Amino acid sequence: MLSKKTQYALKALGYLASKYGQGPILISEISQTKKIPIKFLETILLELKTAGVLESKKGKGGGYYLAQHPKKTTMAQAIRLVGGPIAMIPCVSLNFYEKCADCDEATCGLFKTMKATRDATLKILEKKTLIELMDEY
Amino acid sequence: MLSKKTQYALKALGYLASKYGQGPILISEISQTKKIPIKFLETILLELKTAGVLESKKGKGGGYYLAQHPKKTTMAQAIRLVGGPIAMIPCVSLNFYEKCADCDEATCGLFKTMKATRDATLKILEKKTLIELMDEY
DNA sequence: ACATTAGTCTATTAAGGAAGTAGACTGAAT
DNA sequence: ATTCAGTCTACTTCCTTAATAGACTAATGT
Repeated sequence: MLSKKTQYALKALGYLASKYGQGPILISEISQTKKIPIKFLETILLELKTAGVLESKKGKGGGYYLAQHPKKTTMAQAIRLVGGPIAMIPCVSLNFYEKCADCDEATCGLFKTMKATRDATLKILEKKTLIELMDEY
Repeated sequence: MLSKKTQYALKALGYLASKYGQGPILISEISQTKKIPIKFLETILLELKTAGVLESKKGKGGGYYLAQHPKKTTMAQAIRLVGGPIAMIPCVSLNFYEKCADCDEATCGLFKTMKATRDATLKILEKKTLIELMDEY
């Protein structure tokens, strides 16, 4: 399960994708449209900015906007940025790898299965971009 | 990410699968072999028994064993029993469905993507059984 | 220059779940 | 009767998630 934070981040990114090229979008506008607690959303957007996915402008006429075209950011990247691992178990994670305490990866049955699952998931999430995250209307 | 509890459960099931047909296996044996805190393991095994996956025998010569042949239990079933949802987001979960607060599933971009991911994951987890969970040796 | 707007930073907190522990109880075998 | 081994009840500790408050900083328009 993705955390609320990750879900909020994805929704916000989808919204900003749909507004791409239209200048800065207010936090409050995203908050209201997507029903995300504004203070919580602030920290999330800031994090996405630090990660380089978003850029911002302060003051009047300010707001947040995508740093690059929505098709350039994949779902896999977006999830990892705020939500951490995509894999179901640390020892098969590409970006958040941690060795299992006890088991030997060469023989561990759980390892093999989880790896297969991860591959299937990644195959999708690395193909989908923020374009697909936009709502239809 | 699967919880420790779920990981322990899967490891224990894999071990019991490898001992299938050999009578009851001691909790302490599973605990030692798989490096799982014994008291925590107790509660997990009990839960699996209540769910019907395991059976047990008390007293001398007692222990836990699979209720049916390992090929009869899929990974998807096992994970759901102790770990809850497999989907990344509640609104695309088959067994733990919850409606999104705000979004319309017909138009939500996140919904579509997450559904595709869930399908890919399930396709694997419903094919794999406890047989694949056994360690090679 | 100054007021307003809007993002940035620090800090704190409430709630809940994950992980693990302790000890008494019950049923089965010899 | 004794021992073995699972069962049950009740905690405790810790960490993460989710959220809030309020002061600070930068940009804009007049």
